[in-house]
Amino acid sequence: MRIGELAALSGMKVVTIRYYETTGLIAAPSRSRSGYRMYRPEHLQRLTFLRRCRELGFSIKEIRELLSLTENPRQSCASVTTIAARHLEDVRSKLDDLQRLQQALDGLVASCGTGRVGDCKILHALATMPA
Amino acid sequence: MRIGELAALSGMKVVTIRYYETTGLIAAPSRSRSGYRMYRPEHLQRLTFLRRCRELGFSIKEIRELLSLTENPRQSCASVTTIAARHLEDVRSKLDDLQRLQQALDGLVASCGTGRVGDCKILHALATMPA
DNA sequence: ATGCACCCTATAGTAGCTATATGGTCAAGC
DNA sequence: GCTTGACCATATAGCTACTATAGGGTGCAT
Repeated sequence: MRIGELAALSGMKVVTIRYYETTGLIAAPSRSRSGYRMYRPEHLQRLTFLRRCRELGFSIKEIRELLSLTENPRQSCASVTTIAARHLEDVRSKLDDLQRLQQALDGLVASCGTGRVGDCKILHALATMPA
Repeated sequence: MRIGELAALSGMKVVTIRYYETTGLIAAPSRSRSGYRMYRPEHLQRLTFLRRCRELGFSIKEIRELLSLTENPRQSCASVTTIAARHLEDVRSKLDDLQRLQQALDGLVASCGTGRVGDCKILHALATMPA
């Protein structure tokens, strides 16, 4: 199949697929006589894997690690769990940050609404809040 | 004060302060005879404002909007609230995403741990999960 | 006078794409 | 047979918000 179809099936953009090729995340496919990239089902599988990883927030670097682990299937699966668990920790920590942030913003947004900028509580809070 | 002291007091890095100057977020300060940037308390106030905004996740573009609103204090404060409320919505939505993500990762990490990569449930799940 | 912390500029790099410019390919319709 | 339009190609620059690197000057203490 051509790159457009692959993009539609995998849920990635055409440009992203080409970008992943230049960075080595997917292998360069064979080309048609006129130079079009021609893909096979394995490519779709690979891209689906990549899309899922990205949706779960794994970095390209982490994905590379996961991919290199899949290279030889007899390795222990513990390293996979390690990567996933570490990433989960990152996510939890970001979640905490965002929750605190949401509360702060909640307070901020509630504090004002109708005055003049000169005595806006939001701006005042932003200027004076401590670290 | 010099840039190092300003950095220490404001909680920003020296390079970031210079970067903010080149992008116009803060005014260029006067210089000492030898070319050192010399800052005054207003600069500290401005930087504190900037740091707070960044900590709350406002983009540089949003901060610019907020700053331009502070230019004339007689404007209605409603636009400030609009920006903050819109940002709060963004944060809430990211929070939702992360929560779903955390659950997915929880399941993933729980599903495996001791096998070989060849039959790792995490990798399998990543390869086959639907959109 | 020498060491050290601090300051300066300019330039390139980071992640993960996205956008722009310019041009070739291919099937359908007239 | 020719055009139209969707699709494909490459190369290059741009995005956010910084960070890193290279190469050099300043100011104070020992």
